[in-house]
Amino acid sequence: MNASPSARRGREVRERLQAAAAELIAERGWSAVSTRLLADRAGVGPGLVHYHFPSLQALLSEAALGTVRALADELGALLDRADGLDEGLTGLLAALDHYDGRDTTSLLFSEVYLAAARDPELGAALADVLGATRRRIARWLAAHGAPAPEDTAAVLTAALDGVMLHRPLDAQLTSARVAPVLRRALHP
Amino acid sequence: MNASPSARRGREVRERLQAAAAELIAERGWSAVSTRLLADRAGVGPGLVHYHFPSLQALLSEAALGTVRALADELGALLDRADGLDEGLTGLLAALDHYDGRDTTSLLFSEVYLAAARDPELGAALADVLGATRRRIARWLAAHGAPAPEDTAAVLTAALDGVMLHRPLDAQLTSARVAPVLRRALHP
DNA sequence: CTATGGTTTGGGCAGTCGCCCAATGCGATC
DNA sequence: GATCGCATTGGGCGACTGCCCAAACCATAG
Repeated sequence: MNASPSARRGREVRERLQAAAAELIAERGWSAVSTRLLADRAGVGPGLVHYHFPSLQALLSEAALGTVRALADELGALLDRADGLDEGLTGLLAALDHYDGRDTTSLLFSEVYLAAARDPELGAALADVLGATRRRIARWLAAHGAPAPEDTAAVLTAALDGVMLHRPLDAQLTSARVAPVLRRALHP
Repeated sequence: MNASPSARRGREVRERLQAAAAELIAERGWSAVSTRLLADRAGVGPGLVHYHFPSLQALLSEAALGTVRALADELGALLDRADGLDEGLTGLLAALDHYDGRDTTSLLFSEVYLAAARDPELGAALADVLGATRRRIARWLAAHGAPAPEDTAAVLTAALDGVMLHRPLDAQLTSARVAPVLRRALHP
């Protein structure tokens, strides 16, 4: 049963492990996250990692995908609330201004792209999320008269990830400077 | 002297170690490159790594910076040879089509950005290279009448790195689809 | 011939790695 | 009370980690 006390505690530990994994991937880098470090951060014994997850890689992948899906949904919902092209773009970039490129979320995004380039299974899962997000953005672009919605959505998402990748090197790279440039790409 | 046989052999080994480092950073990821793996790939004894370099991190940083500088120079020179805005952009993207996002160069780029977000010294060095490249592109953009050259150059470089980050997940993300979108961002 | 100086080797140090497993804890069920 | 089943612990396995160093190698200088 889901309501069984021990089962629920188990689910909580699973979630704490995933949260710790997301933090540590960003802090140390994907391949520098160890089982003991992970268990320590989650406040559990080292053996629990391999009780709840078949392998360390599986835990990292699951945690990373969860974080990516959450932010993708959030940004997608943000677009649905926007009325015009420029308003949507501004909102999108303003949301990204909350991340400085050194935070858990930004670094985790870059890390999971890299890991996906080396792990086919993770790559397929991440491609699914990315594809869904791009289609969602493409529909929004098409509804507001942007040219070549599919390609524009693809380049827009890549550009946003690229900005987050560059931001730690240039703190000035904020939405105020980025928006006017991308705005031109969205208009015929 | 530089021409001393042993000194020259030493320089060759240094270069072989750097080449091996660039390969392995891309293959395994920055934090999964070990001294023994490195020495093996370079065909030398494990002790040589710490004879030629003060630390493993120093070797990785030096190797990565070398690769980044080389490609940045190459793309900069390519721009200088281009006549118009569109021709330059097309050439830039065509050059990137030679990389599929899973190759040594593309992956190393993403890895070094991530490493630079965690290592201030590497971050400063990489910011120098990135800054120089952006100024070079900005001058070229300004000479050809593009609006807001500085900001456009910043977004353009970020977008190109973002495309390389996404390419392993979507092999269709080639210059043919990217160029028309970015082209709009370069014109008033 | 014997230094000399830089280059190279291979093993050793203390510590960490992923993963495994017998033992234990503990609430639910009978 | 006993028994069951899932969650949890902590130690152990062999392999690997970054870094160090005594010793050997070898072309040149004296």
